[in-house]
Amino acid sequence: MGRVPDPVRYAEPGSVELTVTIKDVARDAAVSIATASRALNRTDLVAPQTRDRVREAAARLHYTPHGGARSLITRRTHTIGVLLPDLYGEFFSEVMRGIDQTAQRAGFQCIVSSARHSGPTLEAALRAMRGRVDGLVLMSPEFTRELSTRTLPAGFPVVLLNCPPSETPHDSLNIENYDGAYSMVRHLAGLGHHRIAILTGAAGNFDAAERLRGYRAALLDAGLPSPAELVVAGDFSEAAGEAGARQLLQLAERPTAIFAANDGMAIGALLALREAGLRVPEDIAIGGFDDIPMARYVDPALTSVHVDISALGERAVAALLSVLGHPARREFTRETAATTLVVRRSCGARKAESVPPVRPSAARSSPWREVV
Amino acid sequence: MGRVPDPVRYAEPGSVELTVTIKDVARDAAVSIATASRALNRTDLVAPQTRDRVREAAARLHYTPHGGARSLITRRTHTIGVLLPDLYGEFFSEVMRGIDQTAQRAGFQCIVSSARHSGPTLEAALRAMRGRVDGLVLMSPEFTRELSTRTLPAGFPVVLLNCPPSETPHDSLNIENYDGAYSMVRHLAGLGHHRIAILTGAAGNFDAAERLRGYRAALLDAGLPSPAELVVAGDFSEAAGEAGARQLLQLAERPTAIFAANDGMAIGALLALREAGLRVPEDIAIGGFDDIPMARYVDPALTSVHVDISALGERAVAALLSVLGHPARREFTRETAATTLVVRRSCGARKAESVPPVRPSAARSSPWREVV
DNA sequence: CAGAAAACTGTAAACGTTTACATCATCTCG
DNA sequence: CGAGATGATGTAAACGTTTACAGTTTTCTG
Repeated sequence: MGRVPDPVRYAEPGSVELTVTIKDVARDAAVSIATASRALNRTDLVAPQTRDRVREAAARLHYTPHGGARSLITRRTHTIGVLLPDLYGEFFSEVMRGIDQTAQRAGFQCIVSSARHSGPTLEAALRAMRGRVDGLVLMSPEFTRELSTRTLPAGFPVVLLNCPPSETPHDSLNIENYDGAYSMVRHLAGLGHHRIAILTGAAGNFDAAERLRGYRAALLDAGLPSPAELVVAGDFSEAAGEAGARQLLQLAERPTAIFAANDGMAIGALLALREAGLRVPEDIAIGGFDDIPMARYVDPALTSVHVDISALGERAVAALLSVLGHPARREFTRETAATTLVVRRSCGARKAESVPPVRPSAARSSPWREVV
Repeated sequence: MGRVPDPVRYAEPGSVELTVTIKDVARDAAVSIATASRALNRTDLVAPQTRDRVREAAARLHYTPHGGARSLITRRTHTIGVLLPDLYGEFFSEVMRGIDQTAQRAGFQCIVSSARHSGPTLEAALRAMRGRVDGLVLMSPEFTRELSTRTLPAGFPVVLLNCPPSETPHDSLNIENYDGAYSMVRHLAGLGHHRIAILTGAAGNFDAAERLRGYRAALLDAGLPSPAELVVAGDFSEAAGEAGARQLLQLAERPTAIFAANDGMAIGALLALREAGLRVPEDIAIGGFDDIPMARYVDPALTSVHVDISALGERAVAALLSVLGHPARREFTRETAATTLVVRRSCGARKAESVPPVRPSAARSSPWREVV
């Protein structure tokens, strides 16, 4: 086990030579490289017997076409770029899973890059991807239109995920943040809570802002006051949830319910409350947002606003692929992922049951609302 | 908001033209493309005044070099391929975070692809990456040597992450699975438990096998029996943990402690026990493995075998980059990531405290053990 | 059997870069 | 003043593919 391998460089028996090009295959099969190429791709243009000869040679030499070279001429990379604001936590991991899965199914690869995309970093990321990707899935709740037109090449296929809406000429995909938050807070109010606090997402974050807006609207509609002290700033991290909950507990009159703008913060809050010796939901109710897989498993199980997270990634890629298929098409779709309130123990509702969405009006069969 | 954008294709004012090549820049600056290239890269070979002219032109035209074309000639893609068995859960997401972060810091991109890598899929993934990546981080607990030599081009830079050890000529990086599991089970035994069950990882998975081995060894050393009924097969998923725990509860004589081979299963088990009305740790103790971030947050907080997960990704990339730097070097390093038992409430130890590792003998300053 | 069509294959250009080499001024120095 | 050095730039080849076009052979048709 601890043996030091032979430091001499050697090609293992039966192992694969590093740089065998189509030229080698052609030579080996005694044909021109054009024929070799054809034999390997458009199989119908070449005599069956040469085709087999070429293929056999390719297999024997372990030939693998050089993707970079190929895409240089075909102008297709079969790769999509994925720009995420972060990679931490279950939310992004789920989105990424949906993205990768869908891309792979369509024979595409993913180049992923995570960064809080302010102007220069975004531009750098884009530069690095030029010529390597056919299109982009860009998730950036801090994205602005100004940024968009300045850095995205016109006509470059991009799907905006969770970006603030703008008139930017791209497809976009958003979560029903406002409605989701609204229904959660309405639910809490319906349970008799009068002091409902919120742990918000980061300032400048679009999702965060929308959820806050939903919270405010629900309070207003329920006739509840909305004192500033009940709005505490967070950043979507567990730590922020922990800290935020602690802060709320120090209030002279503490809230009876907390709406955390995402599950991560809700879980952090749960910990803080537990450490403070408070029982959830008896002493204080908690609701989250996103319904990450872990929400089911924490104790008490977390009431949350369900979002089909991996489907978000799937849809984004699907939209992108559709653009790639019809590059001329210049109508932009705007999809919104519907949310559902899923009631578990943490909010203290008598029985856990799924509540109908805020506006059951539109009897939609799909959870996706298209606004063209 | 719901407005339908103008379907006519138009270049937005100030927006970026799609395909501006170095040729355009050269023409605009009235120089040859060679000079343009030099002006943009090796700035010293060109007169300052032309350099500025070229750069100004490039900026004005929003020129971005075509990565594919560039790497065709330079034979450098500044991209690494990442093959993961899966993307689900915090473990992979953390690894990925470490990978992406380190790669980005070194100016590298990541192409990620997740798949349970049996022979043909692995080969397909590799084919798709040929000519697009400079090297590979391959995480595949089901990897075999046979697969390696047959599909990996000889001399192609690869770092094996969590792969079964073999004489394959590549750097490799593993978790101290055996020791970690051993120390956990020893700890449980030390707390007085005599019937300690294990929820194992998937069959054929190297990490799973090693952890099972550690479990068995610890039981043996503690003089405890190891009845087959206490070994229940899982697959690292929460659902498996849930199901496994239920199965254990049906035993005539139920275990007093459960060691789950990863935190995901431990968390699933927690849920099952809770639903069965059992208290953790009073009625039954639980320990996990990996110490994913969430371990702190569940209730009771999870005793686990700590692994610096994102560091795993970091180290893998670091190793790969070092290979890329010295392609001729043909000694292969084998690193092992040390683990630490972190005691929290779920195991029922009186006070939560960090226990020394199994073999404190080697007073290592770094948690990384190098076996050359 | 001539001619046309079809089937197959080869030649060469193209994709967007980088870079070895050649060229041509301009300078330096004896 | 001329030779050599220096510095700036251009020409062209190369990277590994695909594919338009042209060429050659075979097959078909009347």
